[in-house]
Amino acid sequence: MQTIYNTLTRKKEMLVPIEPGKVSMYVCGPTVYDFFHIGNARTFSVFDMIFRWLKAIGYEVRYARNVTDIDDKIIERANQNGEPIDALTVRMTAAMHEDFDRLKLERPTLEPRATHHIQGMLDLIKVLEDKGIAYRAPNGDVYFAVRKFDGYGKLSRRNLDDLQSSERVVVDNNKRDPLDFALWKAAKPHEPQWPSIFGGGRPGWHIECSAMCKAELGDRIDIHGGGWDLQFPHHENEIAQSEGALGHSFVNIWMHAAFLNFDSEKMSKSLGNFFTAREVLNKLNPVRGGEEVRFFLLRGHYRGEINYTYETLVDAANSLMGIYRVLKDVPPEAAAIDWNDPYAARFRAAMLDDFDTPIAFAVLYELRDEVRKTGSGRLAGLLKALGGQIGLLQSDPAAFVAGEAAGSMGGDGVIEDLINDRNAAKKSKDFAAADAIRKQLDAMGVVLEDKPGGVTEWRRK
RNA sequence: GGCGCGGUAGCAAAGCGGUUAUGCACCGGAUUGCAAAUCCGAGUAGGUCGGUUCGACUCCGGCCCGCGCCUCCA
Repeated sequence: MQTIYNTLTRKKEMLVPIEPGKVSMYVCGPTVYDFFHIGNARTFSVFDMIFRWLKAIGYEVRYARNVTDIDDKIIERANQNGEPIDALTVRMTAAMHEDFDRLKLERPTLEPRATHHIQGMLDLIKVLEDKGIAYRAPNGDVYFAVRKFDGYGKLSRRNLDDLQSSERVVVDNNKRDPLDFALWKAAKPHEPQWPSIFGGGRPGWHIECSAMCKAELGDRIDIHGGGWDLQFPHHENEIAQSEGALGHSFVNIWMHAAFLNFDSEKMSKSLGNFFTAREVLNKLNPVRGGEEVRFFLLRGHYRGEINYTYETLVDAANSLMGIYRVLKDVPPEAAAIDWNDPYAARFRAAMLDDFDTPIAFAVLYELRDEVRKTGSGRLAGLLKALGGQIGLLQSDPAAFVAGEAAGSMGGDGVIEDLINDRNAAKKSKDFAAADAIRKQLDAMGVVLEDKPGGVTEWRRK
């Protein structure tokens, strides 16, 4: 039985799907105004791992990850760029898919776009207004009245009076309470707008997720996820909106992925201390980079912070390389996983315990040693298959180790020519010449490995 | 100020009241013309002060340090 830590109750709980055998999961996706950074990549990699694992243990998973394509930041950026909003969001959504593909993220089952769900948002707002939980303000905005919703603050454990006293709260005469938040923002010049019974305008950020979640997955879902920083106010507001309108709880388990830090500080756009995912990827070997980053992002537990540095990334890359080396030397046999196998059983137990990837990875390493020791194709197959349960180890091992796409091995033949020259020099015991060639290859980023039988293999550093 | 998270060996990272976590790096040895890869082996832990206990890295409390949310943020 799968257990999951629920942020709302702060306990590990059994996953008991609302519909037996089926799991619905909603994750707040990116706002497409710019490339996403490596910290964003962590959250999406974590939920991709969860998506795959839940499928691996037999659930039919409906995974919705939205695209926020209308928001203050998008409007601001489009104006800065002097480009239409649609052009910006289409461009950045395409870039997002490219980067997700490189990071080996599976496409979610559903990928709703906010602008395609405006009516659903308006319907929700109307229900809230009818119930007296939302109100129209003098400036044309529609606000959510936080004092009218009993459970406000239950996710992030805050109470309205503490929040009220925070110095960051700004008084706004349009709001009945300073903590009320916008559901619908009245139209302004140079901003996109949709007609509605509340007047022309656009949705607030929070209502977007409430509406998309309801439209795509229904009135009650099993898992709702996102980054740690979304707990307040975004998810708190989402709870208030959805539960306020529906009259019942709508999420069984709330999950939050911890931050990825840089220099021990949260990586964020506003701090400016970020690396975009593609920037990191572009620095790595094209054959290996995507999985190296994924491996790096998943080797720590999803609820613990991880620190991104070049060193920690290389560390992870080395570990991954060790596994691929074995898979190259011992061809994996394809077979269904025998979950009674001790390695498989331990891997599974770790994953079932709140997705404990550090333990699962440790099992993979031990299996790696076993495969190398025994040369067992069956165990190599198990190693590859277990990795595959969470989206790892599916590349061609020879290509991965060489750092060169299968088929283009050797490129223009220069490397092979040099290796042949070196082997000739070795044969005539001219070791100085042989070493000079190896040094030359090293400078080209190519490392040699002399195998038994006079065979020399090479790989990119 | 309110709420919350964390401090484990050089670095990374888990479980666990008593038995080697694990990985990377490093060191010694084997192998190699020399390397690389591989194999064998060694070492380095649990912020701090107390408490509970036969026994604590693991439970409880104080202190110190780091981080996050409280405004948009994965």
